[in-house]
Parts: sequence; C-alpha cells; structure tokens
Amino acid sequence: MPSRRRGEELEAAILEAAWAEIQEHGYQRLTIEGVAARVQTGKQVLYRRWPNRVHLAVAAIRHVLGPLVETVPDAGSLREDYLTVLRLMAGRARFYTPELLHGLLSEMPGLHDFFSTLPGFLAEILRRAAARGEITHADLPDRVINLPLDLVRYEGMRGTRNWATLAEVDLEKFFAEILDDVFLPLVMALAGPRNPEGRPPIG
Amino acid sequence: MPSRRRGEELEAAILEAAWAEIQEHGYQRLTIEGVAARVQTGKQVLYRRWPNRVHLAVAAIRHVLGPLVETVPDAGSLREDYLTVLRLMAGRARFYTPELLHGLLSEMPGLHDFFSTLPGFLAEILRRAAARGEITHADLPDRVINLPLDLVRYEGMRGTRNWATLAEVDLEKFFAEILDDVFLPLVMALAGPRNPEGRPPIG
DNA sequence: CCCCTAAGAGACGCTGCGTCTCTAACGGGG
DNA sequence: CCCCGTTAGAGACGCAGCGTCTCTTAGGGG
Repeated sequence: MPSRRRGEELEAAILEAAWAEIQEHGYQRLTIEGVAARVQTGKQVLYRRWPNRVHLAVAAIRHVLGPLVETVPDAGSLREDYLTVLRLMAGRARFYTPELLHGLLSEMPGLHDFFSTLPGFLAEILRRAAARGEITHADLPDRVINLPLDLVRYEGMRGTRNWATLAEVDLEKFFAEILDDVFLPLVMALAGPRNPEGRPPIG
Repeated sequence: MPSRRRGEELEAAILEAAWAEIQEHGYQRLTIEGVAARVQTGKQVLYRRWPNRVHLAVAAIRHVLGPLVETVPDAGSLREDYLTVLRLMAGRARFYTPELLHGLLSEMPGLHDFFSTLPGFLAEILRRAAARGEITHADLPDRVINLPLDLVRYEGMRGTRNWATLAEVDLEKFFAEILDDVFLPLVMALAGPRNPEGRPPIG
C-alpha cells in the first residue's frame, strides 16, 4: 500500500518539514521527533543523515533558500551596488529570525562563518568604483569593506525584530542610514577623490 | 546539624553556583538540577525565585559582574574617551562567551536591550569633544555614535572567539582598528573642523 | 525474480523539566 | 524563652525529547 520515498525525494520532504516546523514553532521548539512525525518516517532516517538538530536546521535552510548569490551586476555606482547587496541580504534575512540565528549560533559557534562574508564580490564592487573614478583606490581595510553587511547582520540579531516584519519603506530607510550616514562618508574620507592620499582628513 | 541558609546568603550561594556552572560547562549545559545539587538545596528553592534558567543566568551575571558603569572620566580627547569605554566593555565582555550570549538571546530575545546602549555617557563624550573643538557639533546620528560599541558587541558574538582568550595586545589592536579605521575618520567626515557644515565631503 | 539495503515504526533507558509533597530548621512575635 | 508560621532541603512524579536499538517489509539494482 504505502509507496516508500527514497533518496532525493525523501530528503527533500524531510528538509521541507523541518523548515515548516521552524517557521511554525520557532527553532527552540524544533524537535527531531516532531519532524519525523510530520514526514511520517522513523527517527533513524533523520539520524542517518544529520547528527543533530543544528545540522538538520542548517540543511533545511540551505535547501529552501538555495545557494548564495555569486555575483552582483553593475548597478552604475558604489552606492547602488552596495544597495543591491544589502537588498539581497535582506531578502534572505527575511527568513532568519533573531531567535533562529541565536539558537543556531549558540549550539554551533563555528557556524557564524556561514553567514559571514563573501569577500569576493565586495572587492569587485570596490574595484568597479575605483575604475569609475568614484574612489581613488579599492584597497580599504576589510573592516570598512564589510561594515555595511556587518551592521545588517548585527541588526538582524537585535531584539525581537524580524526582517519579515519590516515594511519595504523601513528597510530602505535603514539601508540609506547605513550607506549615507556611515559607509559612504567613511569611504570618501578614506579614499575620496578630494583626498587622494587615502588618509583621513584629520590625523 | 545542618545550619540552613536563608535570604541573602542563600541567594548569593545559588547565584555563585549558577555562575560556576556556566563557566565550567557553558550555558547550554546549565541546568536547574545541576545548580540545585551544587548548592545542596531543593529545586523548588530556585523555582521560587526565578522562572527558568535564562532568568537565573541573567541574575547570576548581574550578581557577579555588579552594576554597569555610570560615567566616563574625561581622558582628554575623543579618541581616549571612547577607548576608555571600549576597554570597560571588554573588561565585562571578558565573561561573555559567544555561546553564553547566543544562548541567552535565543531564549529571551528582549534581553538584547540589557547589553545595548547607555546613550548617556556617549553623548557626554561627544559634547566634551565639541567643547574642546575637536569636532564642530555633537549631534551625530545615533548609529554613528554607537558604532564602536556595536562593532565590539558584534565581534563578541562572532565565531568561537572569546574576549578572555584575546591577549591585551590584540584587544588594543582591535580597538585601534575600530577607532582609527572606522569611527574617527567617519566622525571627522561628518563633523570635523575642516568640514564645518557637517556634511560628507562627497554627495 | 531475488536479495540486500534502507524506510517506516516504535520500544527503550536516560536526562532534565516543572510541580508537588513532606519534614524539620529557623527566627520573629509574643 | 517558647511557639508557630514560613520556607529550606530533599526527593518523587509524570512528561517531553534525546539518541540507540530492533524489527518488518518495500522496492530497486543486478
């Protein structure tokens, strides 16, 4: 009577169920038994694939969100390029509640790297800006290059807030704040065309 | 035979035991039963005072670390004043492992505010800098004012790292990076004496 | 078509939760 | 100085979920 699922099909069903559990009850209440019950399979089937709930959760996230973005199309200016990146991040971050993030990180500290930087395309964006003449050179300190993303990530861990609950407008306001109040003034101070030596204007 | 502890004395013993458990086994493995056993008392004694382990842990932290700093003495310059604050933070942060932080925050999202800003003395520091003539005005965006502290907090949540494991030297290097590569250039761009209108040099 | 791998199901012992019950030490009010 | 109410200290209880294990049987590869 029951046609048994195998391989890909089974795995996908499990990961989708795990994701559904996370969304419905939060990470804290994600439970191997719950997922097994939801997919109507034995716990052993899960334990055969993932050692514990963190790994299951990470696999579920990777399954539903797909692979990370690889390249950022040229949007014409440094600001617009970074904005593109921030919007992409927010699009994914929409699914990361602080509860989920802290939960994962508390159980698997090394995991932070997964959410952390993809220095490749940021360097590329900087290089394009230098080529356009917006900035004099692209070799800024890593901390500066990553600053906008770090701030977005940090914000994503704050309070009870969830990106999903933020209106489009607030999101754009937040991005503008990061770029216009912090990042761009800083980049211009360090590598703006009016300051060609690449030193801060004051000592 | 056994002289029973009461009130203050008992409470202190419990909180110190809880703190010891956290330090020995980490927050993940902090358990009400473990603490009760360690202080040699009944679980009910703990549950009478705190509803769950998060509250117990927070109480323990507040107990061993004492109250927050209230004011920052004038160290003579904007940089030195901020440095004082960062050092104070690192002193306390020495006890917050990422594992502890994420653990607490995942179970009690509202808690983030406890670690978050004390805007009072930062504004005061800015005002002193303006009075000295280091900057033209003190009303910078909140995001800018809090930037160094946010970066320190964010760093404290990263990876497996723990402030306690960082040598004095690395700590100072990290602070210098934050202040000299990011914060001060930014502040000077926004309110440096050479840019009295308080606008970024570009755009 | 057969056989071996793995799915589906659930029992098992264990740890820790949060509630409850019981006894007796302590200390404040008389 | 004693008595009584509060609460410390101890542990039993039922429950949830873990991670391991055993068992039966579906179904795909050879």
